[in-house]
Formats: sequence, C-alpha cells, structure tokens
Amino acid sequence: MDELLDRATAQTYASWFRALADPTRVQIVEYLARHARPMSVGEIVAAVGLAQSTVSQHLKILTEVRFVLVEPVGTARHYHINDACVDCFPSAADVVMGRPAPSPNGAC
Amino acid sequence: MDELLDRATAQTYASWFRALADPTRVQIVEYLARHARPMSVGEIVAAVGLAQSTVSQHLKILTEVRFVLVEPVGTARHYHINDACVDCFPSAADVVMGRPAPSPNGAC
DNA sequence: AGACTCAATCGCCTATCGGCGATAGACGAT
DNA sequence: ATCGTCTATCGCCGATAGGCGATTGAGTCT
Repeated sequence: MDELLDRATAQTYASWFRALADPTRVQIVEYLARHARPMSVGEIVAAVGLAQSTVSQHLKILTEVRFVLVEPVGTARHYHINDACVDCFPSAADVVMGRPAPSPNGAC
Repeated sequence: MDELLDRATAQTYASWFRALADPTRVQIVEYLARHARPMSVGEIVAAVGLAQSTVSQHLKILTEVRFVLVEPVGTARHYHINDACVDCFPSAADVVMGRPAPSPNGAC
C-alpha cells in the first residue's frame, strides 16, 4: 500500500511552506509588500529590529524559493516581492488534491 | 518605523505554514485526503513506513492546527481531513495583504 | 481478572533552525 | 590607493524538530 504522494513533490511543497513558517519572515514579506518599492537590507533591518546577519539569512531563505527577488543597486541590494510567486504559492487545496507542486526555482 | 505586521498575527501564520513544512506531513495530508474515509494510525504507519511514534507525533502537529480531526473509535482513533481548514488555510496573498490570520484553534 | 491491541507519551540522540558577533568581499567616494 | 558603507558569509550557541525504541494507558474480548 505505497500509494503516497511522491517524496520529491512533498519536499517541494514543504520547502514552500517552510519559507513562511517563521514569524519574522512573515513580517518581512508583509513589510515588503506594503511598501511596494524595492527595499534595502538596511531598511528591513531597521524595521524588524534584528541583527543584520539574521535578516540577511531570512532574505536568503525567501529568495531561494523565489518568493522575494533581488536586484543589485550599487553596493546595495534591493529586495521586492515576486508577485508571480504570490499567485503560484501552493494552497492547502493543492496539497489535498495532490496537484504537482509549482517549482520553486523555475519561472513560477 | 515600527510599521510591522503584529507579532501575534505573524506567529499565527507561521504556525499554519509550519504544519505543512515537513514532507512527511504533506504526504500524510494528501494520503488522508485521497482515501476519503477516516483512517487509523496503523494504516497511516503502514503507508508512510515510519515508526508508529513518529507518525503519532506528526498527527499531533496536524491536529493542533485543526487541519486534521480525530474521532475515537473503540481502542483506535480515526483521523480525517478537516475540509473547513483546507478552505481557510492561509494563502501567500493573505500574508501579503496583511489580512488577519485565521485562528488555528477556533472553528475555522 | 487477565490477555491482547492500538495509540499516545517519554527519553534519548542527531540534525536543523534562528539568533548573534565578527569577518570578508564588493562598490562608491575621496 | 584608501576609506567608508553595505551586505553576505562564517563560526558559535541554545532551542527546536524529527527520528527511534520502550513504556504507559485506554479499550476489547475472553
């Protein structure tokens, strides 16, 4: 009775949800979305009140699933929400229906 | 510049997503959903191939957010998907819009 | 009562996570 | 070239998560 969702798909789903499984990352995402313009790490650090290295790490996790996009601007790097990924972010219904998970590294 | 999503809301969102942030739990949820009938722990253990204690722990996490419901039947316990929670499970758009998070312990 | 079954809990171990400070690398300005 | 600024990475730490076996508790059936 091995009729399980294949592990790779399950892993992909899990990595999507893991990106938002931390309250600080949820706050960062909402913050980036509300101020619609691209924002530097320094601004985000000031907003969330954590160490720069910590924020940088969270941003790395968010960019790894393309949920947030980066754009180098001089010495700074501007982060902004990937609206396409907001749309393709999996829902619980997707999981329940066993739909193939949207690739976290593709064009979404 | 403290205009952040309040921590409690962020935490609630995070706990929702953390429930599906593990591939085994994704598989369990999809398995429960596909076989629409309530299933015992033993059946789920046989399906996922992990120790009974491990599966029990995963089911506890899933029931804590009411994503999965339990019903004692004799000495067994039958688990099944909470369709209401499938519907109210937060989307990325909810986070981005800063909508109040659905309470994970309420009636959904 | 006693034996059996099913599932939750406990204790332990390892791996990962989230936080930090310190360091390193890239770039603009002087 | 040098300095200052910005951000990524590294190393460390405590806490949490996921895995397991063993035990306990609750329920059924003789």
